[in-house]
Amino acid sequence: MPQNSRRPQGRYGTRPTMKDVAARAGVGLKTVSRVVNGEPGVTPDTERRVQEAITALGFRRNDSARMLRKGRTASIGLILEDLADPFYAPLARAVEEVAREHGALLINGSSAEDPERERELALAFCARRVDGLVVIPAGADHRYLEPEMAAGVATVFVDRPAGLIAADAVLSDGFGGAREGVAHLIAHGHRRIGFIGDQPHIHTAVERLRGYRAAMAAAGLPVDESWVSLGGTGAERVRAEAERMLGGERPVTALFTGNNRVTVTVIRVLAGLPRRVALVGFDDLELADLLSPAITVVAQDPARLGRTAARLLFRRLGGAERVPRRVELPTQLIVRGSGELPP
Amino acid sequence: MPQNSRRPQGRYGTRPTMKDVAARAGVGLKTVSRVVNGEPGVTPDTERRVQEAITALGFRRNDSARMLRKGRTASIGLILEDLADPFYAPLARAVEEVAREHGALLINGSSAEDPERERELALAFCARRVDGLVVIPAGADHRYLEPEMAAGVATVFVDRPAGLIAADAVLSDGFGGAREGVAHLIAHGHRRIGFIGDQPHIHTAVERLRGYRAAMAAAGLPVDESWVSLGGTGAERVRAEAERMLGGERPVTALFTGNNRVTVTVIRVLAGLPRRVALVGFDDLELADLLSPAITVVAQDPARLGRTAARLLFRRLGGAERVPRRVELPTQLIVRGSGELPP
DNA sequence: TAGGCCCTGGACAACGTTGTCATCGCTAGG
DNA sequence: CCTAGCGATGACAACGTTGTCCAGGGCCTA
Repeated sequence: MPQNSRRPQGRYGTRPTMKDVAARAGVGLKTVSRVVNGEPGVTPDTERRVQEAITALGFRRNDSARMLRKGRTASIGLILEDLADPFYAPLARAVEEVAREHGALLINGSSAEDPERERELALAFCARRVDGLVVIPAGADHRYLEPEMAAGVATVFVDRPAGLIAADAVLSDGFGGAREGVAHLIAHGHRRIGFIGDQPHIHTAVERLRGYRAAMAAAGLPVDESWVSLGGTGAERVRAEAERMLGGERPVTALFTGNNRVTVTVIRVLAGLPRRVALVGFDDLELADLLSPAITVVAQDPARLGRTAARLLFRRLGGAERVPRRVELPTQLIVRGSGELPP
Repeated sequence: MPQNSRRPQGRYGTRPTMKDVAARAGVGLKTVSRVVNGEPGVTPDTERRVQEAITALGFRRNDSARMLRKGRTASIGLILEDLADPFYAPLARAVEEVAREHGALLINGSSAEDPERERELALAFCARRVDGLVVIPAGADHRYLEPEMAAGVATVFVDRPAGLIAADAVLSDGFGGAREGVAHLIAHGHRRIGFIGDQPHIHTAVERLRGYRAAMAAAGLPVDESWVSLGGTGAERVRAEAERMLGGERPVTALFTGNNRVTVTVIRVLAGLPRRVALVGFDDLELADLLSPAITVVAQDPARLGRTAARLLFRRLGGAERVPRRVELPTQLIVRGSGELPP
């Protein structure tokens, strides 16, 4: 289809190009490019003519063409489990903010904790030639990313490390945080402490459980395996497990919950009980301080995780950083009351 | 720079192209394109050879080039105030989900309630030739989008209507919701009810205030202007205003809060008071049911807002929908206790 | 006044892909 | 046995931009 009849004004689907602007302004193509990109070497008068043509035609540079030509897209991809999760949302926002500082846009996708979907998203982002990738992994095998990383896609893993490849990772100290949280319960006299966490193939779940065991061991306390439960964070399962641990002949007197979703469900279970049960949760919650008892938590700083990861990514893009780095951020025990209840 | 020395394997920054794959497989360029896109007309044997070359070289199609050629980018842009806000995060997730169903990726940006930043983001997205735009407006004048929309960028506004242009909008019934919430307080005997809302240039703030006034008027109650406060949702201002309304000679006996952030701050203020003050908030909160008193709210469904907007966008892209539509979704009064406190 | 230099502007190729169209080798029908 | 027709394949242009390079004109200097 010959393009003789290019519409000057925005007919649906047909946009003016630099060629059109050049024709209208009576200058060459490259001169328009110069004006659009603020390059030097254009007289004020010519520039004015070009600007007029641009506004008259409603021209806007086609970044697809620009990206093709320049090889960089000024965009980074973010893959996380669920954009709507109150833990990940601030992380995403922080990544966006750093991207913005570097003039990059953010493309994001939710993996819904499905490795295949993570893979699809990551590869789709790579096909778009994102400059970098921030990944909160759902899968355990990231070898599929090796060719992409070798081709120059800066990749940083957050919250959980990459599987089977060497790559940057920014993590929270789940082990230390959980140990501290459980130690807090022990310090207040608890001996029978339950642990309800996320699925066992998830790195953070395992780390936090390890922290729980370490705290118990350090206090010389035995762990009955019926006190430990890893699995989905759906409300039904968590509720059932909590009720199981709190029932029976020798119920636990305190619970440590492995992430925000588990904590919320357990709070609801405890609210329905006549007696008070001690609780420390991993991840902070909005309004946690206003509940009674106020909820003691081991808090991560999701925004800081995101910020750190994004900065690392851009440093790597800038050419600094050679070997993969592993950054571990501290957690903070926020004492509010729920962990201080007597056994 | 001549490109004689193209590296076959992923040397940093240089990726194989279809041309390389074609050369390696001993076929023509277009045949590779056919295989990559699953087009018919390729013998199984040829296809196998091409596939082998693709994996051997680690080829991945460059979507920048594809987008340039095809004119569609299979991506939509989302502009909201703050990705980390618990109200907007589920909305974003819903938009992403619908985009995914249509094979599109989501680019998003936070305007931080700054009209200029909203504009920059929107135009940057348009330069990338997003197929469509979902906007939660920060500004009051969207005429800058007219050329883009005329050129075919499907645009849907959410939560607040567009300013000075005709465009699709998906809104919650802020007027009706606020009226119902305030009526609930009135039904429980309150006569002196305060209203603390967002800034007066924000459409939702005005609508909700209108609902407040309508409910008061319907009950024949006068409104003392000292009971009404619109402004930033920062904790300091909200706290000061709440304390002002609750102090003095004739304090209000109930408060209606205009959005989730205001509600959270007011809950904190009320928690510090000896007496109980009735409260109904606009927007639901996680854990609102576990506070004492549990918080009665006028709930929107942010995921539904996002889903509705995104679907409308794709319908428009599909060519259906001609004239701008305005969809208004109902709110739901969730009675939990805080609104039932006696005056 | 002539020669050379700098500044502005434009022609052209290239980025990697897809759509169009031509070509080639075969097979089936006449 | 010849040819129309069909399926497989590839050559080529075009998408809209930017980098390279060259041309022309004005100005400064000798």
